[in-house]
Order: sequence, then structure tokens, then C-alpha cells
Amino acid sequence: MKQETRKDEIITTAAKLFKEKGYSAVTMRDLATAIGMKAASLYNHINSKQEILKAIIISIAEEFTSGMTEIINADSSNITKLKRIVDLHVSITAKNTNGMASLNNDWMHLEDQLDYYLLLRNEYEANFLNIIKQGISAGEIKQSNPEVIMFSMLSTLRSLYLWIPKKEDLNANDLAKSLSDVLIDGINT
Amino acid sequence: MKQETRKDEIITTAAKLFKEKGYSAVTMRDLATAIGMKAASLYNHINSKQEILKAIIISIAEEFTSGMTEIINADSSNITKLKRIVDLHVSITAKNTNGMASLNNDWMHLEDQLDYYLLLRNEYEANFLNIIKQGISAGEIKQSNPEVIMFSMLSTLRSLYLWIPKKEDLNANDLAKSLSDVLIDGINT
DNA sequence: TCACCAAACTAACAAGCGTTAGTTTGAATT
DNA sequence: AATTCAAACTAACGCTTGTTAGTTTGGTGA
Repeated sequence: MKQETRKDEIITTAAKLFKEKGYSAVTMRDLATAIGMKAASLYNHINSKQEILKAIIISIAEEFTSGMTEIINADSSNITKLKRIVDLHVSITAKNTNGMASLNNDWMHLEDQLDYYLLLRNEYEANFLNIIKQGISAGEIKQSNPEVIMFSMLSTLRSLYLWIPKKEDLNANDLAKSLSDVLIDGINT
Repeated sequence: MKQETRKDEIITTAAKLFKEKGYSAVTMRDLATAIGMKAASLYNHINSKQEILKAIIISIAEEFTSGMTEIINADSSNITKLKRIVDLHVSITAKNTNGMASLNNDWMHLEDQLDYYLLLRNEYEANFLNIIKQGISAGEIKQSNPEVIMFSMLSTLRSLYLWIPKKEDLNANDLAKSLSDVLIDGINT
């Protein structure tokens, strides 16, 4: 029953502009013009520019946290868990590419919520790393530096927001499958 | 015989600040304070804020272009070429992590040099993709989507600037080796 | 028909922006 | 001791920033 409100439109449009130029380079006048109103009118719907950034980033960060919680509690192999992490990133990013850009590039401009964001991110990375380490112990994953593995996977997954929009032909499932192949099985014949 | 001039110090310090907050969020007063002078004094050494950004980004972009030219002209297997691309990224990034952050995150704020930057980047990616495609044709590389492979490698390599500074213990050669292993051979046992 | 109110508007604010003009300083050269 | 000059300074500029105050508008329910 929830419909697209004006506030939602402001946040969605802001995310698009933040993706193109970054939070600091987008002015409230830019945002208002993109929507078709005057800057002062935005304040009938939102309290501050900062609140918009928070609305974009925190909800996505929490989505990642709850997704990760499901994965670590599942009874599956560590390789399967990694593949589910790939799915998680693909599906969240496909749903909101512009928001993912802000999460990746503008998190440092969070004010009140910065510590909370960093907490969620650190927990996420610790869980990710644990899965890799357990996979190595269990002999499912090649004996190599677990941090290099996580770094490599996470870098790719965090860049998805740049890539998904230009490859609309590829649907989310196919993309997740290709990515898992490349990230987990490597490219060597 | 070339020594660190004041101009170099401004550019180096700017790169560090740009990495932390992005080009738009760093003011000339921030930059001056970080160096220990007043904002107006910066203009004894540089002509504009924009000129600083250009000095940071364009020189690195040209380094990548010349590195890539060497690689594609070499008489080696495509897998070897990919490994040399990994080396290229690791060595350029290790030499100037802050500059790499600007190149990755602030290129869109280039004004006069934006088209030139995009030209170099497009050529670079086209060359990269060609190596992968030739590797697949030659049977050196697994039959899979070449763009997914490039995307995955390039995402990781572009994120190195975030990672190298926290892993000083790992030297550039070891890092390049680990990365090549993970990116090319995969993680599966 | 009229009162109401969300949501637009105009106008303006103080603060901060990149940059310029003109001045002072202090070390090196004559 | 006097001259020079790069490189710092102070002061200020015109403009843009996020935001607030107060007003107008146009549709909805009584």
C-alpha cells in the first residue's frame, strides 16, 4: 500500500546526482532543479541535506548486515556461503545502483551516523573474512592469503554499481553466476 | 637533481586530502592549513584548484597508457600479459596511493582535461579487453564472458589504493604475486 | 462556498567558497 | 649597506552554499 511519496522522489533523485558528482558537489539547488522545484521547497519534505545522505546509505548498509547474518547462520559449505555473498551483492546493487554509489563513495560525509556505518562495515568484513578462513581450514579453498581473497572479491562486488547499469541485457541471476565462476574458479584453463 | 619544490608539496598534500574527503569537499583553506600557510599564498605556486587536480590525475593516467603500450607490444602469452598488468597497477599504486584515489574518485571533476582523460581510459580498457579475448581464442583462458573477467580484475586493481597503505608489511612483489594467483588461478581447490 | 493545509513559492540570511590585489618579510646577491 | 625578489602575508571581492521566514496557491472536505 506504500506509494512513492515526494520525499522518496527527493531521495531517489539525490542518489542519482550523488552518483554522478559526489555528495559535496551536488547542491540543494541542483537537486531541486532536477526534480522541478525550488531549493527551499525541498525542506517541506526533508530536514537537511545530511538527512538525505543518511536515508540513502544506512538502509542499504543494514540490508547487507541482515543478509550476511542469514548467510553465516546457514548450514552450508563455505564455498556456498561465498556464492551467496555474491548473490547478495548482485541483488542489492541491481535494486539500487545509485544508492550503492553513495554508499561506496560518500560514506565519509556521514556525520551523526558515521560511527554506526563503520561498525556495520567492520562487522560485515569480519564475517566475510571468517568464511574464507574456515573455507581454507576445511580444504574447500586454496591455501592463500585470506585477506587478498576477500579484498579481491569485495573490490569486485563493490564496483558492481558501475557495471550493472551498462549491462541491462544480462539479468541478475546470470551475472551472479558468471561472477561466481570468475571469482571462485578463476580464469585459467 | 630535481628536488621537492613547494609546488610538489602542495600537490602531494592535496592528493592526501582529496583521498580522505574528495576534491569538492577539500577547500583551498583546508589545503593551506595542512601545509602551514594561508590560502592566498598557495597561488604563488599554482594557478587554480583545478590545476592541482589535473597535475595529480593526468600524469598517472599517462603512466598507465605507456605501461599498457609496452605490454601489448611484448612477445608473450596473454596470461603473462595479464600478470604484467597486475604488476603495472601494483607498482603505480604503491608509488602514489593518494594520487590513485583521486584518479579513481575525482576524475569527473576535471574540466579542460576531462575528454583527454576519458580517451586514455577507454583506450586502456579496450587494450585490456583485447588481451582477454585473445587469451580465450588461444585457449589460455577459460571460456567465459571476457567483460566479466576484465571487470573483475579491473575492479580489484582499481581498489588497490585502499588496501596497499594498510598492508605495509607485504611488499609490492609479494602482493602482485598473491593477486595474480587469486585473480588468475581462482580460489577453488 | 468557505475554511483548511500541504506544498509550492519569493526573499533573504550568515557563512564559506575560489581567487585577486596589494603589502611585508627576510634571505641571497651586489 | 643597499638592492632584489620569491614567497609569505592581510584584506577583500563577488559568488555560491545550506537553510529559514514568511507568503501564495490550489485542491479537499465541511
